[in-house]
Amino acid sequence: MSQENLTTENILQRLPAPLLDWYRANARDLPWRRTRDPYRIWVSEIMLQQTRVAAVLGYYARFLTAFPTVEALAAAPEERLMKLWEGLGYYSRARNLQKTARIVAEQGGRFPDTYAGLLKLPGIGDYTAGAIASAAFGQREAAVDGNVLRVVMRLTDCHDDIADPKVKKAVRAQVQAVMPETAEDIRVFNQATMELGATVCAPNGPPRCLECPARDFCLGRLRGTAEDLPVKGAKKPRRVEERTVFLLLRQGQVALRKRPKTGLLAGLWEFPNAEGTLDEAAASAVVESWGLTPKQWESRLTAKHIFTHVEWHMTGYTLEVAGDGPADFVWAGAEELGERAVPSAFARYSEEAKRRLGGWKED
DNA sequence: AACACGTGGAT
DNA sequence: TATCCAAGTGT
Repeated sequence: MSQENLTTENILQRLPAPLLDWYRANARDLPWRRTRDPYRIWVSEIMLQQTRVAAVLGYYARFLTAFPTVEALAAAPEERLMKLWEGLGYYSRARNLQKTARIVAEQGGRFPDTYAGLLKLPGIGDYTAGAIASAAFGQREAAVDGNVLRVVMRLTDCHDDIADPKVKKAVRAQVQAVMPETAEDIRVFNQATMELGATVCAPNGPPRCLECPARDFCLGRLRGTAEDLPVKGAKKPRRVEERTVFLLLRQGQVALRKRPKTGLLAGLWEFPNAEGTLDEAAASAVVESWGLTPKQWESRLTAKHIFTHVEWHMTGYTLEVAGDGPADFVWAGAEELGERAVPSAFARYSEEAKRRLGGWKED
């Protein structure tokens, strides 16, 4: 077929046959591909949202050991749930996971087996509903994630902005139209399209077109545009926030407090901190405003943490204090600190706190 | 529609 | 060091 005769429709129509063959020979062996249990597939899909496979694997195994069933997850204490999610990011995923677990447990532990039914559940959007409906139930539903978007835009040499919801919707319709018909081929097709995007038609750098089962009819490759696709709108610059973090030590304990229920790192534990980069005098005033008496200033520790949309520049003070502080302060020993979910943003301070508490002995 | 929402690996 | 951005969803 000449390049001029390749249209979006017939390019995508040519995809399934070679893609399925390629996948059957080249698929990675991933734990969630070894099951059709909707619970296990669902947990994997939530963890994989905006998160790399390599980062998920360990969390996935630990999570399923802790919560082998949807009922166990529904009944989990918040602290245990968040501790298991600690470091994985996007923590509302874990809270929505439990909300959905409770809904499903109320229905006798049965997940909805349709795209529309799944879509109603908290944390399950367009992509995830399609992924679960197909992988767990063999339903003929497209699952269009970032991988699929990239594959389709390159195959069809389409320069539309993939951040535009209209473009995503159109791609979903195009993919839906060429999906195979049997349950087994449907499962493989969705997995295979994502696998191709993750391993061959990959982001960051040139695609490995020589290994691609679609190389003969990929318009992006034939026209040399593949590496520049997909087109994505410019992202907003991050704002910078200055914080002063306090490692308040008191007889083998360190002060922690719970973050607000909404917003960044909602409901996770943090070391008390204040806005701004404070010098020792200003920091001392903050400590006293908490009703604490600074006894000995020990060290200063700076750290930077970059989130997607904000950047924290932190200055930390470690100090021995006397007093209890505000009512929402919790004084944690080494063991208790290890049981609380403290986000990676505070990693340098968590490490320092563990060092200080680890060697501490009563008397 | 546009923005909030984490983290860490790759380049 | 800087930038990208990943198996997206909720508001």
